Amino acid sequence: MRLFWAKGYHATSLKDLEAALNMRPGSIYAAFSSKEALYLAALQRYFERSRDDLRARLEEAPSPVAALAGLLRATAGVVEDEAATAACMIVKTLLDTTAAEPEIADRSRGYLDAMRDEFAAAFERAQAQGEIAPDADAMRLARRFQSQLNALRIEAHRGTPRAELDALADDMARGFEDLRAATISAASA
Amino acid sequence: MRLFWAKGYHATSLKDLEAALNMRPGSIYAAFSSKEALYLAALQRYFERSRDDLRARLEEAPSPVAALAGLLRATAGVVEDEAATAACMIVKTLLDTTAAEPEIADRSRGYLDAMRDEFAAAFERAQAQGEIAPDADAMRLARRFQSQLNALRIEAHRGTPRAELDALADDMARGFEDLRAATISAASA
DNA sequence: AGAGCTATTGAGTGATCGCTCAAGAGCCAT
DNA sequence: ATGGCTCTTGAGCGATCACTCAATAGCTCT
Repeated sequence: MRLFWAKGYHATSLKDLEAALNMRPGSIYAAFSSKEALYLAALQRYFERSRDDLRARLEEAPSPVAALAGLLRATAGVVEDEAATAACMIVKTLLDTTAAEPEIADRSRGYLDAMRDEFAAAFERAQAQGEIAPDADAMRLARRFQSQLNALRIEAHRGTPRAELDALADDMARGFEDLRAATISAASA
Repeated sequence: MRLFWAKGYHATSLKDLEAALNMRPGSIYAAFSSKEALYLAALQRYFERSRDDLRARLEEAPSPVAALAGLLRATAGVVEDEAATAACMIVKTLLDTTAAEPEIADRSRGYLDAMRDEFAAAFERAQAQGEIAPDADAMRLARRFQSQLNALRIEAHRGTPRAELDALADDMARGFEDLRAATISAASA
């Protein structure tokens, strides 16, 4: 997963995979049936981990918006030793996939949609418990949140220094925390 | 350029380039000296067009912030027949480039930096002419703007429907137009 | 027309691609 | 120990990769 994540589908050869998995080609093809299937398995694992990490954050944080804002700020903090795995693997996959691999592209879109739905559900919970205004469009907020998160991680991949990354994450996080403030001020008005 | 943009560096073969350029391998290697050099030439052309388009918008628009907000909204409107060229070629390049092609990665970063500096200069002009608060950090605003623009274009690449894309662009554009409102309200306060 | 030059051609280079499969290793029950 | 089963091995498959170069075509001079 990490190898595919770092190098991408096309740039990763079976030689690379043999070394990373410590398996010979025959074993690889016995366990998985093709390079594409192996990639799809890696992508699925990546998605499940991302989703589970998000859910864990939502459970532990005091509120949905706090969890999401925290995720943005934490993402800036993950200055990986390998910057190649700073960007989201699903986004990398989507941008790298052409018409030659429609299955991979479709799955990528599906995973992104699933993550967006998780975000949307979180915003709906924030509305239900009065953290943000009830008349907002949760799906629209989710799309905005996901876009910002993807952009932040691309910025990290690019090599933007930690301080600037923190500032950017803070700008983004505030954008969502302000929804809370707006609700409060509207309620108190 | 369009072929590399759509398919990416690794997935584009010389066969593809021969067809797209209507040139035989010998001619391609006489004109450019390698696939990598050809890619770099395409990337440079892409950058120059992007930069020139931005400058034209900044000249024509009534103000810097109006130009930048307009760029975001216009980007949502570019629902290409080919969604493969919706995302920024430089971003795609950066995410697709590995340690095997350091020259391409370096150039990508350089172009992104150059675009960010253009954005920063625009925000500085907005400050100079009183459109936004003079104490803001223009470079920080530029980084935020560039991140949002990249994210919006990825969203377009992903296939998000036009209406949702417009809503997202509007959210983003407002984020910058609000800098103006804050200045005005502060001035009028 | 013909010499001199540049630009183009496309068959072919070795290397590497994703992938296969006959042969052998490892393991367990008898 | 031996037969039977699963799993692993790695040489090697055809295809394709980026790339080369001797031969040719096309052009501009006199």
